[in-house]
This record gives sequence, structure tokens and C-alpha cells, in this order.
Amino acid sequence: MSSAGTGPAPATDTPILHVDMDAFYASVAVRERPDLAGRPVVVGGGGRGVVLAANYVARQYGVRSGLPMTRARRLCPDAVVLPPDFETVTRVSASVMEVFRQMSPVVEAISLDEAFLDVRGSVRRLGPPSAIAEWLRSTIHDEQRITCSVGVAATVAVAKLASRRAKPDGVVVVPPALVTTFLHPLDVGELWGVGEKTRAMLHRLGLVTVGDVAHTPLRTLQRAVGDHLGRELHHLAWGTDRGELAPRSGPHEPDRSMGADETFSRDTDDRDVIVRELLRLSTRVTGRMRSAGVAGRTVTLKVRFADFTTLTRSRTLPEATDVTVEVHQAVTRLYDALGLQRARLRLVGVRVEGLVPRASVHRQLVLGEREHGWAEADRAVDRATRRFGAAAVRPASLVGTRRA
DNA sequence: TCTGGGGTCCTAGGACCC
DNA sequence: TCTGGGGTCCTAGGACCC
Repeated sequence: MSSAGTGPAPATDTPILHVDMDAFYASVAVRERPDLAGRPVVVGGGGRGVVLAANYVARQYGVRSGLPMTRARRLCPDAVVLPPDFETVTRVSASVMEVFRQMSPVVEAISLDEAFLDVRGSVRRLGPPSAIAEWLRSTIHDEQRITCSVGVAATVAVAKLASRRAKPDGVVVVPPALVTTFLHPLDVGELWGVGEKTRAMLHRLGLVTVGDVAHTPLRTLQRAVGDHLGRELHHLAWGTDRGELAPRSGPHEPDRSMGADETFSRDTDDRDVIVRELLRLSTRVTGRMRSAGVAGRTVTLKVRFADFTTLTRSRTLPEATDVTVEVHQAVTRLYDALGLQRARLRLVGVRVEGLVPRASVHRQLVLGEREHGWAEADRAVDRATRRFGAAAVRPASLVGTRRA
């Protein structure tokens, strides 16, 4: 370390960086397949899936993430379509997060490809935030051969908007004096927390730009969109959201819920098929719960009909559980209670909420319940799965019945 | 052959208790 | 005789984010 060790740390009025990988899944795919450079690349699920990421060549054809894959193929028939490579993406993400931690100890990751950094403690060592942003970008580019964009500001939400403005492959700094100049011309839909519905409702009220929202009385906003979101929007519109990060330290907070859902490749009204799918999903969810060491009391069934209307039904059990059979029983009862006749389902889902550490659950043994019951069976399955893989052990009704 | 899968948080009404 | 509130839990739905 050099002599710079004494004296007050240089202050900065834009300590928050938002780093966002450009077209992450697609960039990683191209990195693995250099022959694809310059071609339109779309990463997404097959069948009824949606676009996970599209590189900038594909975006010229109007392909965007979230678009149904069928639409994407129609918009860009020449696109190279690839399934997501989660393993590589996860590995690249971990390396990138490691670079962030070299730049600052205060990192709040929001997903595999996005994070906030507070660089207040790093300016003496590394220079002003804009220089840190550039160094970070060149390091990631050199080490991982992918690009990212960085927004720099005094607050979290402004930094996030700035990084969007910086895309692709750039840096945008918004000093405090320019925050309203930057924010107010933007469409309200750009704000974090304003999706399609809220945007449409605000537009109907004549609130089109962020500036319009900024100059609307708080009470009026709250009547339109609710107390909480109203207050939130007011802050966002003036760039006065939080300027502190909530870094995930330690092993990380436990999830509040765990769930799994699946869209059928073809809509179905066959109870056998549906109940079997609920068993698969219950098995998956409780398996994840057991390896995380949590149990939960509220079990929720989700059902989506062919016309995309969706409903949920939930049931709170007397005791928290992580037992596959109990969760499956609960969702099957909820399903039967719907009394669907010939309604065709597009999707079913299982979720367990109100998770608590398993160790904190003291099971009351119900009269007649054997001590080594289904829970013991689950643990035996977990051990076998760890040794032999997921295909080794599964309920009899999930074993293929098709004959040659 | 339009519209995934993993989550979080908020709202609102009713039950129930004090 | 009047018709209270506050707090918590449960359920259902909706909106949003990555």
C-alpha cells in the first residue's frame, strides 16, 4: 500500500454504483461460441417459453426479453436460438461478483447479473466513482470477455436508471445537481415499481412523465395507487429514495417462501395428469426445503386456465411441515375443492410459505402417528438422491408407465 | 404455437380477541 | 344504550421484479 493512508477520505456525492451485465445470458452464450459473434442470438426456453435474453443484434429485429419465443422466432427467423446454460451463467456471475467485492466491501446483489455497490470507502484507494466504474468494466471485460453498464448516482433508484441509460457498454454519472433534469423527462414507466398496469393508470390520470408525478400532491397520488406506492413514487420522482445499501452479509437471509410451477406442454383437464404433476412439484419443493433446513405452514395451490386467468387457493396447516406427502395431500385437496369440471389447465403450481428453521418446529405427534413415518422416508429419499441422482428415487406414480 | 419460473410485497376483508 | 377501535391471523388476488 502506498502513502495515501492518512487524512480524511475524499468525499463523494455519488457513491452508489449500479452494475448491470449487458444481455447477460446471451453474452455468456456468445462468449462460449465465438462463431456466433455478429449474429442474432436469442436465449430462451423451448415450446411455450419466453425470451430470457437477446443480444443487441437480435434486438434490432425487435426481440426483447419476456417476449414469447414463438413471436421472437417470427420477428427474427435467422436468430440462433439457444437454451440457457445455467451452470456457466452461475459461474460467470460468481466471478463478476468477486470483482465487485474487490472494488468495495459493500455490495448488494439483486440477481445473477445485477448489483449495487457503495464505493464511499474506496475512493481514497481507487479514485472517484466514475474511475471505479471504468476500472470495473475493463476488469470484467478482460477477465470474462463480456460487457456491462454502470450507473453512478447518490441514490439507488437513480443509479439504476442511469445504468439503463448507459447501455450497452457504457457509464452514466448523474450528479445530485442534475437529478431532476435527468429524471423529470422520463416516462413514468421507467420508475422502479411502475409496471404496465400502474403506468396505464397514471397515463389515464394525465401523469405521463416523472416530472408530472413529481408535481402531483402526495394525497392525490396515494388515492390513485395506494398509500405505499404513492409515497414511493413521490420519492422516486424527486430522486430522494434510499442512499444506503442493504448488503447481504453472512450466509444470507432465509427465503420466505419456496415454490415451483410448471406450464404443461399442452393444456389438460385430466385429473390424473394434474395430481401427478402436483406430486412432482411437491417433491421438488419439499426437497429444496429439506436441503435448506426449513419447514412451512401455509401451502398454496396455483392454477392457470387455458385463457390465462389464474387463481390461488391456500391452506394453513396446524404445524409447519417439510414432508412431501403432507404438502401433496394439501394441494390435492385444494385442487379437488375447486370442483373444476372440464376446465383445461395451462399451469399448476405449489408453494409453501411462512418458512421457519426446521429445528424450531416441535411436532406434536398426532394420535396413531408413528415416529418414523413419512418424514423418515423423505430423508431416506434425500440420501439416495444425493448418492445416485434425482432419477434414482421417486414416487411410484411418477415412474414412467409407457410401454415400448 | 402468443404470454416461463423464481420470488417479494401490498391491499383488503373477515374472524377473532382484548 | 351504543355500535368502539386496535392488533393479529388467514385467505385471495394483484402487481411487480429479475
